[in-house]
Formats: sequence, C-alpha cells, structure tokens
Amino acid sequence: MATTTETAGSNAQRERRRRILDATIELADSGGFDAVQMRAVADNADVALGTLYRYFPSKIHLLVTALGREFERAEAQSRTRVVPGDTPHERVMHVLGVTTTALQKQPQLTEALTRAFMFADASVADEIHVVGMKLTAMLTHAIDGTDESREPTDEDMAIVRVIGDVWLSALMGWVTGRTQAADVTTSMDVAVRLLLR
Amino acid sequence: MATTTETAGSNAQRERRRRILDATIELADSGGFDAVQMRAVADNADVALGTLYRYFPSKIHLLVTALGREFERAEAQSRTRVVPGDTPHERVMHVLGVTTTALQKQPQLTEALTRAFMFADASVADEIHVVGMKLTAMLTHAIDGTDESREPTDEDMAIVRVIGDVWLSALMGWVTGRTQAADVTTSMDVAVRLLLR
DNA sequence: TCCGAATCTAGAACGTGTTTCAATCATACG
DNA sequence: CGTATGATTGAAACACGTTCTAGATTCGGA
Repeated sequence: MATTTETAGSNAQRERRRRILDATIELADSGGFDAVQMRAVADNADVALGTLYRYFPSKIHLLVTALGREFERAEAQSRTRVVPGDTPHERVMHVLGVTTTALQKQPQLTEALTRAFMFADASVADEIHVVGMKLTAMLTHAIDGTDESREPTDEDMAIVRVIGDVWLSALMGWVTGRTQAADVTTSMDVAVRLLLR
Repeated sequence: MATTTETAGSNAQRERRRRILDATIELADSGGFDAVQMRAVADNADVALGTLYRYFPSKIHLLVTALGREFERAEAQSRTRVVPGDTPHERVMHVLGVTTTALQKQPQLTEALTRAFMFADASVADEIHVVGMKLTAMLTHAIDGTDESREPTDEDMAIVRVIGDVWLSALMGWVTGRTQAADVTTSMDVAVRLLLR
C-alpha cells in the first residue's frame, strides 16, 4: 500500500502531525473558527509557526484535514451498527438526527469545521472528496437498510447528493447564527420527505 | 413609506453609497473576493476608509448588500416576462439556466458574492433575507407559470427552499474551483427532476 | 448668518494569516 | 565518526480587515 499522508515520515513527524491536529480540534472546540489561530495552534502543538505551515499550507487545509479525521471516526462507528427504522425515510432521518445531535453538542467545533469546509478552494479538493465519500457512504447505507446485497441505484446516489446539499445549507445557516439548531432537523425532514416518497 | 437604507440621508450620502457599491462590483468583477479590498474600494469610491466603514460595517456586509442590489435588478427584469415552458420542471429549469448562464459570464463577480453570502453571519440576516425572498419569488413564479391567481402551496415553498439549497451548494463547488460550470446545471437538473414529479 | 453636532478625511495602529530567513538540530550516508 | 542534506526553530516582516484619532468640512436649526 502506498504511504498516505497520515503514515509518511518519521515517528517524530507523525507525532508532530498528530499534536497539530489535536491542538486544532481543541482550539476549535473551545472557541470556534476564530479561536483556531495559527500561532496558538503552533504553540499548543509545541512546534514553530514555520513548521505548522510546512505540514499544512493554510488554516483551511488544517481545519478540513481535521474534519476528515473526525468524519473518519464517525463513519467507522456508524459502520458497526444496523440503522434502525422500517423505511428509507426513517433510517435516513435517524442517521441525520444522530449526526445533527452530535454536532449540536459541540457547536464551536462544528462552526469551525463547517466554515472551513465552505471556504475551501480547489487546492483542498482531495480532503473535501474524502468527507463527501464518507457522508455518501453513511446515507446510502441508511437508505438500503439491512439489505447488504442491494447496490445503490443511480437514483439513490442522486438523492443522497441532494440531501447532502440541503444538509450543508442548513448547517451553514445554523453555524452562522441565522437559524436555530432545530431548523436543521426540520429542513432535513422536509427534504427527505420530498425526496424519498 | 418608511425611508429605507437606500433612500436615507442627503443626496451626497446617497451618491457616496452608490459609488461605494459600484466600486465594489467593479473590483469584484475584475478580481473576485480577494480583489475587493477595503482600501481599494474606498479609493475607487473616493471616500475615506473610515467613511466606508461608517456605511458598511464589514466587507461581508458590503458584498452581501451589493449582491442584494444585483438580485433586485435580476428579479425586476424576470418579473416582466412570462417564463417559457409547459411544465413546472421546464419553467424552473429555464429560470435556473438563464441565471446560471449569467453568473458564468462573470465568474469573478459570482465568486466574490457567493463567498460573502456563505460567510455571512447573523448580523447580515436582513440582507440575506432580501436575497432569499427574491430567489423564492423567481422560483415560485416559475413553478406556477402563467396562472397568476394560483397561490404557492406549502409544498411549493418547501420545494423551492430545497432547490435553493442545492443551488447554493452547486455554486459553492463551482466558485471554489472544485467542480465545472456545467456541473451546476447538471446538479440542478437532477434535483428539480427529483422534486417536481 | 452663525453655531453646534454630525460627518468626512488622512493616516496611524492593531490583529491575524502568511512568508521569509538565518541559525540550529536531526538524520542518513560515506 | 564526520559531513551534507533536509527539517525545525525563533523571530521579523508583510498584507489586509478593522479600529481609532485628530483635525477639517458639511449640514440643519436658531
């Protein structure tokens, strides 16, 4: 297997990388996007500012990479369980509900990661793609339910993409303080009802 | 009628405000979000930096207000015409197609305004709301077609909101360079097909 | 017309993302 | 070992959004 970014370099380098991402999450969790200041991340991770920039070329790269790591964790956990619910609608809403509840418990972290995701440009396309794949995997798994053998249809994929778009918009409204947390769930419910009928 | 922000103040003040927004659009059109630098806007509009900040408390307010003015213009024009197409699907796609084509002709401007819209927080809620209403008006008008008497149903409104969310996500992908211009149209077509059936 | 208040101007200054650079340190290779 | 190569450090410097200040200008009301 080709060495990925996570496993490349010496032990000391992998350690530095981990410390940087840990510091990023901790700062984001405590104070949101604005609290993730590059000097503070470098200090908390015990690296020099220049080193931080050698590992992550911008604040956006840093945060989107951290988002990928969190998503990785969430998706791994979700993969181990059967999604409850008798219909695709129920199952999709369950996944979205669980995820949204988790995000609401760490609003500052969610704000930081979502803002970074929204601001990311083409140079972050790879990390963005990772996140998109994980979300797609979770949602198609929910649509198909326990029928492991069923391949997601093109229609399933299209629906999942639209749901993802609505979810991002709803999150955007929430993290920017324009809507309430409950509105996220409402939006998703309406969209899922329109799409899965 | 209550004096709105656009009509308040002396002639000189209305002139200053117009010059500022004109300079904003011009800079955005030529170089996108990054080119809209507050010092440059102030210079091009022949006002002092402090004055610019007296009129618009942040770069985001400035750009979202400019977006509102552009949307106002587009919606006024669209109001004067009958949307061609025999079905809601065709008519909605026509409106989205025309709008998307227009945006693609000014990619830098679109990038600047879309990024500002995405980044706007609660303090810009009023300006955001204006934009949302105009988009909703255009789309419900397209769904209902020539039947002026028909009131948009709750379902219509819900569909329009979902379409707006998908549109924003698609635009986001495009202005950040992660997807091609044609992908915007494709996304919209898929979403509209799923929603208007 | 004159005065006080509001507005405008020019410019300095500050915070944070980003870049740069010389000096030091770590590592691999002869 | 010794050395070359690259990584890391510490610190300065730059860019741009934003804030602040002191003086000039404009405006509305007595």
